[in-house]
Amino acid sequence: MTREHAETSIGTGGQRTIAVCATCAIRHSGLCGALTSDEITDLTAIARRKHLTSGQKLVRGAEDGRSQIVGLLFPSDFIGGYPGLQEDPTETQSIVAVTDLELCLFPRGRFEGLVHRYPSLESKLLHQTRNELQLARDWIVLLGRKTAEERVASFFLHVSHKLKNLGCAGADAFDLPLGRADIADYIGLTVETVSRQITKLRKAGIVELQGAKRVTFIDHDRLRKRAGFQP
Amino acid sequence: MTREHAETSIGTGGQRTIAVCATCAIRHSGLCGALTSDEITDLTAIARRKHLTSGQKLVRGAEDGRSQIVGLLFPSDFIGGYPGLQEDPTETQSIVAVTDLELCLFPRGRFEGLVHRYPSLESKLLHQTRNELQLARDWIVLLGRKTAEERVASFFLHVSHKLKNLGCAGADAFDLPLGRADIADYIGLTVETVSRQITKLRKAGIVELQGAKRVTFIDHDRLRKRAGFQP
DNA sequence: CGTACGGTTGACGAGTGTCAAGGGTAGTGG
DNA sequence: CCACTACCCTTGACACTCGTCAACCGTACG
Repeated sequence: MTREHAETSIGTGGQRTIAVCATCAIRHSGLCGALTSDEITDLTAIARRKHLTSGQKLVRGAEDGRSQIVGLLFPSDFIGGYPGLQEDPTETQSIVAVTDLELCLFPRGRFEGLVHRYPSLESKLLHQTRNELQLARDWIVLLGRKTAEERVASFFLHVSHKLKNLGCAGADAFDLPLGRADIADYIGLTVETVSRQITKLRKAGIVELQGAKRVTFIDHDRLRKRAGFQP
Repeated sequence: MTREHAETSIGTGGQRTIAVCATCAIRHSGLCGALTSDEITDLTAIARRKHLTSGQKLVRGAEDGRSQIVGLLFPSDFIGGYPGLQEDPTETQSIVAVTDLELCLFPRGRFEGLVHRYPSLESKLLHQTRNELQLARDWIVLLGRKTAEERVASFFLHVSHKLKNLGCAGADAFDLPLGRADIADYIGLTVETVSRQITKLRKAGIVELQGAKRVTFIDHDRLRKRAGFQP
């Protein structure tokens, strides 16, 4: 799972590691939130932490340079839910950090053992994977049927919603975690079209921007309307 | 799970049901394939069978009439893997049969109990859900970055591959399970564009068509090239 | 034979990608 | 503190793909 602004980069000993988890910002979110303290103890015993600079995205590349971001990872998200990443090295899928973060790594074999030992962990994983599938299907609708303006509006709402849930930002003002190029890759457009649509939303008085990244929602209702049907 | 051409529409008694499963065409595929005969016995005890006419598709509708198929269900696929379907009645997601089929239904509560009792069942479910997530992400790339021609070519290859795996058809000649309108919904295009692209592939000597549904691959290599990058 | 339905084809236009130039801003070095 | 630079974002002009609208064709069915 991922978390931002961790207080310690790597915990080496058992006790130390538990302390790290206990104070982790996302101790009560995602997979970790569903665990008892016994389970957390065992989980942290096999965890390794890795610091990455600058964010998280999940990319699928094409040989010819086209790329498509198939998901964003927010704090507390579980990368193992992204099949193929560790299992198949030939997979044309990659993770790129776009903001500073702390990553908790679990050796596959030992993690599987833990899952075997705590069936509730497996339930939770299944649940989380299903949620991701749901999100992926929402995205399929977005990419298959939405216009450029609807995609940008949907993207704004999506990011705002995610950040709000994490308590990282208010619902109506937040920083975009991605540059224009990455947004374009995520919603299946070009940088230029993304930029034009943002300008359009701005000129319509629906959102305001301070700099390129800071977004403030002015008219939430009209933004939702411009996002087209809700998934 | 779904299966085609079932020999009996509904099994009512324990023994009878087991007999149905034992001879089921997909006894050794999908979820069923991973089960021991004890597990199958318990599973079939809670199964209810339902006959549907004409195929399977999974649609996500928009209020304004736009619709997007987010997945196809082939025999042995497990619908429970599609979250929200049973849990949330407000879900704008639906299943539509496009060919005759036999559906095995499991009451949610009792199925959960069984999952609880056989952790291997949960593993298998998790595994299957991950595969679906993988497929959904492939589709995201298709919808986000592929041209109309690449989408149609990819669709042909996808269907051919699925049918071959099920032993339902040879790799190079098969019937499209969907009409043009459904294909269009699936790959995010209009009927007209789908039709034009198929014509183009035909005139280029890459595929042949007998009627609107029967497809024969003539030049597999060029078809793959026209499908763009492989996911 | 007539009708209905799905598929094909054509003409046209809107929306988006492409290419190119211009503007802002942050970081660097004088 | 101010230039200079580099990078990202924005804007404009144009081309092209794909969607829209409409007509036509073939097949199945009454």
